[in-house]
Amino acid sequence: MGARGRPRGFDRDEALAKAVDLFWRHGYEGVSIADLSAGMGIASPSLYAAFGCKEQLFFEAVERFGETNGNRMVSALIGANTARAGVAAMLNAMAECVTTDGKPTGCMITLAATNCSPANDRVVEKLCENRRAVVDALKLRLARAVGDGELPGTTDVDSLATFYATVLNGLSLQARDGATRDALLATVDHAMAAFERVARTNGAPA
Amino acid sequence: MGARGRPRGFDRDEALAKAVDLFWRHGYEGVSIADLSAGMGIASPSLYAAFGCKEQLFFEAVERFGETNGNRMVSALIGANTARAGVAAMLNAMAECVTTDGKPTGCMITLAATNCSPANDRVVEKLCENRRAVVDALKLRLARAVGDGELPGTTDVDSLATFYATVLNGLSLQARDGATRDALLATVDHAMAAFERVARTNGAPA
DNA sequence: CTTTTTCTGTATCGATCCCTAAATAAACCG
DNA sequence: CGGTTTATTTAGGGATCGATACAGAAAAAG
Repeated sequence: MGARGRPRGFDRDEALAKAVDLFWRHGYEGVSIADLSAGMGIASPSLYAAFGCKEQLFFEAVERFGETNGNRMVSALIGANTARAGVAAMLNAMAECVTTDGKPTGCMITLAATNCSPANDRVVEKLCENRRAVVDALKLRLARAVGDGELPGTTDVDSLATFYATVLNGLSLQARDGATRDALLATVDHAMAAFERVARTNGAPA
Repeated sequence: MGARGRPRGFDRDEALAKAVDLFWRHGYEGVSIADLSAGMGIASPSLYAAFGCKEQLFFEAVERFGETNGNRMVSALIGANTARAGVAAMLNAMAECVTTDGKPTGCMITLAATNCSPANDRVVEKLCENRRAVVDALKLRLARAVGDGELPGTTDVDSLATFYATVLNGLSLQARDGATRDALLATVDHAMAAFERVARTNGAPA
């Protein structure tokens, strides 16, 4: 029942981590199998034997990215005591993630498949699902805030969630354009004005 | 001095317009010469004779996109009587542009080269310059608002400009993910809360 | 007319794309 | 040891990439 046949000559986890870095840095279509083969340190037949095809490798890379980076945003959102603190923590976590030295700038989920040939629309759709999950988490948390009285009952939860998704994803574009971490953190602070204005609209406690 | 030799058998402007549509819809690397040739209705030698190479055609397409779409945003920003109205008009113009039936969703300047292979970094840089010009226009307008007394003298013009650039570009990502025009217009309204909060910080008139 | 110039259509070019067949190497089991 | 299983190496296949060579066609110039 133990490992049969010739053992794998490379560390699958390390190879996947390198693939994440490449896809994150250059996007799905910006990375070729030759790039992956060179970066992961394995020949293409080993790559295909271990990961299937380019698309499957990318899907695994997306999952790994979530475990090591992406999920932190939603965790920050859910982990805070108030929706306001949660949203701020999520945005700040993203601002820091996309401007961390040694990591590619920008978020892989946001940027890795924004412009693709129609042949790869499954890849586009996969990332879109991931982003939709973030929006859903935002809506859920904001709706709870309405129930808790943190936000007034008249709050348009959907539009507020869309606004924060816009900022969340926009941070990646600004990071790619060279925005510094401080500039993005200040951007997040500006974004929180919307929350405060909504909270103030009717008879909601501060 | 008149037209010598065999006359061109297609309308250069119409062909360029079709190229704009393709690059806009699928991005620089998402469109092949074969796609362009088919879409523009001309064989590839005619394409190369008229436009140079793929990169030069893209640059012309970017310029045309600005004339027919992109410049409207900055015009809206500059044309208004107040900075607040200008920023709102710019964001609203973008929200409408990226959700117009018959046009590709999202802004070409924002999305057409977000993930590229390193071989095409000149294309990436070109679009980045265009986006920087928008941020500069924002900073200029906000600085004037400080001079006019519309915003307090303590205003951090750069961070406020970065915030609105974040929203402006983020709108394209949301549009790609299926956000409706109404959702984006509501998003713009939320974004204006930041302006109002800054205007209210110190002794500035409403 | 002939010559010159420019564009068009066919038929590619070499490079690169993603992927795989075939032979070899390294582990297991008996 | 031989036999089985799995991974690696080498080499390359079919398709597509961006870009062109070449010959023919359509205009102006002489």
